[in-house]
Amino acid sequence: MKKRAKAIRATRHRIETPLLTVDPVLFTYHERLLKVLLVRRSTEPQTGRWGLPGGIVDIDIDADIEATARRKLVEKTSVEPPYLDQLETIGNRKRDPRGWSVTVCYTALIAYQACAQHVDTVSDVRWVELDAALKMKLAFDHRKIIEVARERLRQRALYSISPGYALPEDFTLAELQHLHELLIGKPIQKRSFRRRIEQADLLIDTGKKRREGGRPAALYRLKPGSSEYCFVRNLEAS
Amino acid sequence: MKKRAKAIRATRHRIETPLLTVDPVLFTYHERLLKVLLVRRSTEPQTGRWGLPGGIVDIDIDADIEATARRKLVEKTSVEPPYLDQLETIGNRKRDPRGWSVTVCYTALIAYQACAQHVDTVSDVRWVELDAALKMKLAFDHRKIIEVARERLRQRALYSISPGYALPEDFTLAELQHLHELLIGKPIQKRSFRRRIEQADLLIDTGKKRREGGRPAALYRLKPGSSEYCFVRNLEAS
DNA sequence: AATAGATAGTGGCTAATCGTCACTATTTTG
DNA sequence: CAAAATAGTGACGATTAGCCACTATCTATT
Repeated sequence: MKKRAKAIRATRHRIETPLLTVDPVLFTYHERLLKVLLVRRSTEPQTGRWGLPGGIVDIDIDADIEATARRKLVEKTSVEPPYLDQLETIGNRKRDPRGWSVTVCYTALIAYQACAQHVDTVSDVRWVELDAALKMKLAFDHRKIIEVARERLRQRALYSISPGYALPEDFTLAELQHLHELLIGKPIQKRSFRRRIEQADLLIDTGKKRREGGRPAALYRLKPGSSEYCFVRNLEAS
Repeated sequence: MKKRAKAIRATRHRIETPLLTVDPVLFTYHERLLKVLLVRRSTEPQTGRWGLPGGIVDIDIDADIEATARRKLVEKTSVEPPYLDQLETIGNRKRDPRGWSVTVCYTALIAYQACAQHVDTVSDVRWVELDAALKMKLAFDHRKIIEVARERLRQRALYSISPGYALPEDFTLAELQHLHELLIGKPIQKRSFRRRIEQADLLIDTGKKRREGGRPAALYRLKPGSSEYCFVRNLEAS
């Protein structure tokens, strides 16, 4: 039995397989803006150019592909994101000058504060406002990947509250709504937004309030598993 | 990691990369049943066991991963499916006895008639009723993949008409509805179903009719791009 | 040809939920 | 104390799904 397994493994080496990487698109919400985490490349190819905080799948270290994504995000931010979702896999001959390569892309969300301290201390990792990032000349096909991630997140904003993972643990409904408005690209009726969230019972009222210029706003927290919830009816698309 | 290991990894050709395959889950609708295409494995490992019509990405032949999926489907059915959608990518150390391996999975839909002739002539390719397939002992993690594909298709049935690509080019509304009912797992109100399709203007009335025991039913055809359409409100989930 | 059976397709009501916007509530600031 | 600012609610119309009975058009049988 063991002999056969070894023989199988031996044949496996003859097949030429492409380079395998992961590329997480980590979003956050800070100062009323959507931001994406970019990293300056320190290795060939495309050294010096900014790109996604991805890297090569290491089959000695990583138990599965998602583990690579988590590992890379921890390397750059020092914390694991509470939301990580597979986006798409791109593999072709042209995307990398080294030849045929494959990248498994993820969408990730995290609170700005959760990793601000670490990100602020290093110069090769930066939060970039989303629209600015999309105008930059990024490494490989990373701009395209960010566009797809953004579109996916826009869809989610229409029928779920998973974007909430880009907020701090405690947040106000106004903050959550503004984040959704940024994603959808147009204003949402306050009444519609609050009704659907109340009816779906997805948030915990922490009892705390936040003061900021007017009447204090109630602070909420996401219920575990609330990101899986789908509203039966979508908000109006833009 | 040691310095030497790092140095080795820096050069593209020495990085150990996992085996890369695709696994399309091809569905069809025939005799009022959902069916999935299975093939009997003729090579190691797991020779003789039934599994998905997938295969290894050949970086000399295939321009991208989707091309591999199309190539494999054409090999087994002799035709290209009109609907092919990336599902998920699974990669870990345990799913293949040969070691770390990665598979990029697709959901595909095709009319039964489009490939029946070819499939009928070979003994190692077969349409299997979906629930029966899920009870079989399949190769690798293929049962799990089929389950995920089925769930994705169920979701699509709630808010789109993309399942229609599993039907022949001309079909009746009753057929389309029954297919959706199979996917959702419960009956749909005829009125609700027809209204939403009429309002979204997704079908072309061919003018033809089909006679079958009662009043003849109008035959429709999918408009190009109709699979992208999302209804703002979902049908009731089961 | 009249009628029963079968399947296709529609009318019209109720219920749920979003869009809209004006209204009230609670805080800070001058 | 009034004004400004922000949070939160009430109420009505519009859309669309659920429901189910009704009509329409075919075949088969007598």
